[in-house]
Amino acid sequence: MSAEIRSHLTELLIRALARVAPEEPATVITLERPKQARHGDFSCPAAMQLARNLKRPPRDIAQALVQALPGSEWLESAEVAGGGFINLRVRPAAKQHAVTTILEKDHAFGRSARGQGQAVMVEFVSANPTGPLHVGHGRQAALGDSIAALLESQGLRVTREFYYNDAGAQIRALALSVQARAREALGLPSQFPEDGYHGEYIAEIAQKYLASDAGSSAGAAHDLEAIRRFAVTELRAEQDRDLQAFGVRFDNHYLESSLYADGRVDATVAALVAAGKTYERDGALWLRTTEYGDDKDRVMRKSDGAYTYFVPDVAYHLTKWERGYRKVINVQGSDHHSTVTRVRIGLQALGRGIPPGYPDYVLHKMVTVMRGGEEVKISKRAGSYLTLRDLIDEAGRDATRFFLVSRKADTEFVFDLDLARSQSDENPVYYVQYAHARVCSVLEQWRARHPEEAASAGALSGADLSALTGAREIALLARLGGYGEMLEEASREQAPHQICFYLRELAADFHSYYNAERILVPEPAPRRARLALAAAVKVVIRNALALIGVGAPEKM
RNA sequence: GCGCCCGUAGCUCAGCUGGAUAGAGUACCUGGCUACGAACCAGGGGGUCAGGGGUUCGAAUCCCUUCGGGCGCGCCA
Repeated sequence: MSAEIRSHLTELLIRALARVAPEEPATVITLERPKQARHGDFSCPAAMQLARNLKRPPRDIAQALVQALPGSEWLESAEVAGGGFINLRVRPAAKQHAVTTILEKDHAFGRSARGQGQAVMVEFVSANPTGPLHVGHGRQAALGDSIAALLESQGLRVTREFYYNDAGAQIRALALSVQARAREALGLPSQFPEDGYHGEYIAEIAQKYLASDAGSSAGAAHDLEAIRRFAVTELRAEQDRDLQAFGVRFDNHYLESSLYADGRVDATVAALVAAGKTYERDGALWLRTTEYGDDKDRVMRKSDGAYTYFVPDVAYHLTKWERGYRKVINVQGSDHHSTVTRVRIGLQALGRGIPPGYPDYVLHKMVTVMRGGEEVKISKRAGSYLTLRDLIDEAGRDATRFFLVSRKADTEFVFDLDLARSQSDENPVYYVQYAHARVCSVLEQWRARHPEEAASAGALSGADLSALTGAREIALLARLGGYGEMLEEASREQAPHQICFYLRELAADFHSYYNAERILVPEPAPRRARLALAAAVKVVIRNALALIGVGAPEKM
């Protein structure tokens, strides 16, 4: 049950409409997926919308439309229901075809060429190299990577990029913190910076620095630049290790420091000045952001000569535009939402023809972690915080990724660590993986009991599927056929949590079927049909899990 | 004070550009393993969709408003 069926049925109704009410536009014909199975496969509410114009009761119009429907080999039935809905039911044969398609396309099933290879950049995580990745970065990594995978599945060419704020005051605070710890370790007088980083990892980095080639030379504890370089390298490497363990890879890392080195920051400032969007006041350089609806103008260059953070941000986003990305999605914590308008305004003020809504943002709320019924307090200043690594170590990569991507981005997230780490029926990720493992197990049994059949080419992909007519089989077929629509919508909405909900429903349909019916029946024809159905379930579960970076184990 | 986001079952959450009797999971209750994996299934109770008003044939969904919560409002990032 695919997009073709949907558009076919829409076409049938449009033709019916042309006979019943030729003056009405075809756009009133829309199809929706009823929540309840007894309302059919598709439902059309057009008659209720037409009632006013046509001055006829909606049920009459619906009845007329049904009678005017052209014949179709895919359409099983069309009936008027409720206040004027037209409920359409699709013939089993049309639904059964999904299995054939799935087995043919295999890993490629669900992929669409709709995006036509358009280049899109997804920027996410972008943590400052001042400490390990925490739980919030984990949510962002899970979200960003899945959004990127979704866009890829729709035929876009995706670049995953990580932006390092490796210049500026925070990095200086990092270097000073490490230096202070290094001096302490050497028994030298030290003063810990006021805005320093207190985590234990700072002392560990100081120890490593002192043990390194650069750090063992005389006066190493004075060399702040060497300390900075060492600390940033260490922390980047650690972040990379954690992301790798999380199954997240980036195509590109972009360094803020390179924007200064390339002169792009200065060039951006010069361009804004040349565009007449700036003025000097109180020894600072201001951008007229109020011209673009901001509530006050913003400082670009402070009176001490340093740029505020949003200048390199604008320079950075200009490179995205110049690198040819007309579609850019930034995944960020909602605590940074004030930067959204400023970056956009900065790009506008350049007068380069960049659209006002550029770039796109997916903002996510914070994560609170519950352990033993209590909130795990996270405080970066105090240096006590739960890292992404802790989460992966405790709950495993699969559960962590599944959990973190399973909620809408803009809802507060309560991560129940006890639930995520429980290897029991309470854990939703195992529910889905279990369905996959069950199919694998059945297929293995089949190969053991019917080796000749299993060895013959096309035993499943060429199976006669006409036996798949039971209510649970029809429900499964419909679910499988809806995969493509789900992906399209999840991609359009940049909402990968929909994958999790789909997976749960698919697994539920399969478990229900599995418990009610036997797959390995003695008669070859229904056996092959049911095995083909099960194999299709396996393919779709595995493909969908791959999009959210979760494995599909054959045994558990 | 201003801006953005949120408020749905005891708890955690879905609910698509407005559609039918608001759905899952979990918890609680009842049943199902000598049948391909019980990490499973079948069934049951559980709701003022925060409150109020409006638009509409139809509102959890859109608009206004009140209340409650989060985040932001810097010559920090």
